[in-house]
Amino acid sequence: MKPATIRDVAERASVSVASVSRVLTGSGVVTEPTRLRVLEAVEALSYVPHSGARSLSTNRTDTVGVILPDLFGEFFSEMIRGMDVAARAAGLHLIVSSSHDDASDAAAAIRSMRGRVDGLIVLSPHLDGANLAANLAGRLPVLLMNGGPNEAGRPSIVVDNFGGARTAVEHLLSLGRRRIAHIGGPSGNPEARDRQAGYEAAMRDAGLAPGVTAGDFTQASGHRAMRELLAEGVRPEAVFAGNDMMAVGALLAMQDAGVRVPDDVAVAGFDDVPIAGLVRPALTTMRIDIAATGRRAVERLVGLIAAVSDPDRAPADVCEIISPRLVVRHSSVGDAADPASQTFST
Amino acid sequence: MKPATIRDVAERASVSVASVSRVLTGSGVVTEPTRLRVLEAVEALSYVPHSGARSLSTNRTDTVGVILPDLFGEFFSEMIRGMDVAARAAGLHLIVSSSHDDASDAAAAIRSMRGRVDGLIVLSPHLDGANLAANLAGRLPVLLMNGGPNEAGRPSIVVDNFGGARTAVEHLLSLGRRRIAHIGGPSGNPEARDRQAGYEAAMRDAGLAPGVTAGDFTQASGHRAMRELLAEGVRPEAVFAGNDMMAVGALLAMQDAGVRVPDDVAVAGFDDVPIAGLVRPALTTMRIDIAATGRRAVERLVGLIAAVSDPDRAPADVCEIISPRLVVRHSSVGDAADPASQTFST
DNA sequence: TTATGACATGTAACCGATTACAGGTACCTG
DNA sequence: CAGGTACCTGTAATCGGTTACATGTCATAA
Repeated sequence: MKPATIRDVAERASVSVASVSRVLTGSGVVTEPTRLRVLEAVEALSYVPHSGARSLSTNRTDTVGVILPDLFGEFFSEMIRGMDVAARAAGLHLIVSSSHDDASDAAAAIRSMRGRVDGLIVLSPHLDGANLAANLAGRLPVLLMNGGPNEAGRPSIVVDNFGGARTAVEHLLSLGRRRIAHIGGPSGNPEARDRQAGYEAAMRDAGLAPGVTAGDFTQASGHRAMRELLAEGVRPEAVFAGNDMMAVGALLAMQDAGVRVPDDVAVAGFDDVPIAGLVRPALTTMRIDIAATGRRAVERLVGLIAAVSDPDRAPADVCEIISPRLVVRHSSVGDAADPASQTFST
Repeated sequence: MKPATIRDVAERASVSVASVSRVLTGSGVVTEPTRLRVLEAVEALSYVPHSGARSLSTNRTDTVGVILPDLFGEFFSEMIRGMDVAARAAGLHLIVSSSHDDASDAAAAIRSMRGRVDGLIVLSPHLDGANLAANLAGRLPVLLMNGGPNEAGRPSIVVDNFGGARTAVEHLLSLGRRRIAHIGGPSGNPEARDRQAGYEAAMRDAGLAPGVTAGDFTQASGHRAMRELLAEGVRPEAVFAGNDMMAVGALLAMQDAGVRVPDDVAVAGFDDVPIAGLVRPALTTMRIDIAATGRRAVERLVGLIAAVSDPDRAPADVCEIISPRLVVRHSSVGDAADPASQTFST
């Protein structure tokens, strides 16, 4: 049995297709009796409008796309949760595309989405402005969240990675630690670059020499980097890792090596992923409210989409900056940490 | 400037729309010169077929939907990663809908997807067969992964929760532990129910009395449940938690209480989420290869979709069972664990 | 009583693809 | 050289909605 069409509904309700459409879209006026007859027929035939046909005449898809990089962990599932909530509130669907290792991969994902979404949120760090421009058709609204430089002045949401890193390092400095090492993120990643720059700035301002060991944002790379640091002649007094996963790796490496945290080495990370509060000692880190950021992203994209048809009220704020907040836990201050920020509340 | 249509392309390439369509869809034959002219025009106009129009005439959307429950953690992001890989390989897009707290919520999500997807993967445990039947239009292929009973005999992928739980408990028994407590998942969750049943069966087979403390799959609930267990008169010799997150909570509760794991109490979880290998002691658990399961799900759904237009080759296997594998780590056997299964490889 | 709105409803054009079928061309064969 | 064949290409119907505009109805006012 083929699915019912609007004409079937019209026939059953003894009205025209126009009235059915008016009832279903909420546009135009219909009398209450007609409305009820239409709804009854819709119910009886379990009619669902053909979204393709609708998008053909309205030129809208009620769908937004999200381009994610190839990353593990809870960060992106949290982000999607937030986006989903906002999308549903706005009556939008979410198409996701993840696992993009490089720019061409991500560009292909964008191309394949053209025409099936009303707007795009790009989190993949592999895409720069030039790449985007080349792969976007016409006036598709795009919200950038890839942390990269934003020459084109596109609407974006960025985390203050530089300032956050600086805050984290200053916290470690305030504890009296001088030899502070940094475990950096993947080369080429803009967020990793900014966090490293923040670290270096804070160190230089304190008259100290920065020292960076390479990592790639994975927990394993943090473990490896920490082993290298411990193998060197002088043990650092503190470690600031480019993200929480690497910080966790460093914690475990020290645990395996019998180094005490924070007594011997204080540790701080970045992101405040859920696991940060679950390791022991709990990890001092820079918190980003991930789900809230995802919600905000969709809300802004909705604004951008609305602005396409109504350029008058184009949103004024172009680049929005999220400032991470320092969360002090045991990994930097030991038992002196505020118990409320430890782990979770039971 | 409006986006180019197939007619614009046809005009520029001096061919008919039919030829353009033939080139783009790969159906039918065209001479090489025409093909090149069309491709040149497509490129020049940066033409993208209107997906809605296409779906209107082909009655396909090249999109599959995924209904997720409201769960935190890495489990679902891993699952989506796997699905995304398989979907892209099959030329499909992925619409996700998460954060469904109850059946009506999830049912609404399903209804809103009707007409915009070619098939559906349902992971939300709040939907049973009756619910599904009521909310599905016509012959939309559905793959169930909600772990529930499957009266309707719908195609599904289920984890052997009963057998897995039994294996985990038998492992603890083999270590000589007798008083083994269980921290159960949320009531009403089919997977939690089966895991508890597996635990109870293993205990009874060993002539032991089962004892269940309630949890809800969150790490906090595991912490709470463990505190309750420790507060009781007789401390258990081992704890089998309904999932890894609760096991991690239990680990931390014991660490906070000065109880040694596994010396005093051995611990086992279920799922093998990435964090399981990162806590100390590393967690013994039942491994499900999450990403691979997601890939497999999409592959099977693709088969179901193909079977709609070609009922002859309807897939024979209806219900597929994933058997979790025991991964022994320090939380149950201490230093006797195989080093290769600890944490991660560096 | 009839003109005049106001308002509910219907008719049909349109959105942009796909594709069955018709038509045209060139080549081959008897 | 006529007729057939094979193959490429174009025309136009079709998918299922939305919506501008036309039409019909009824109450009100002159």
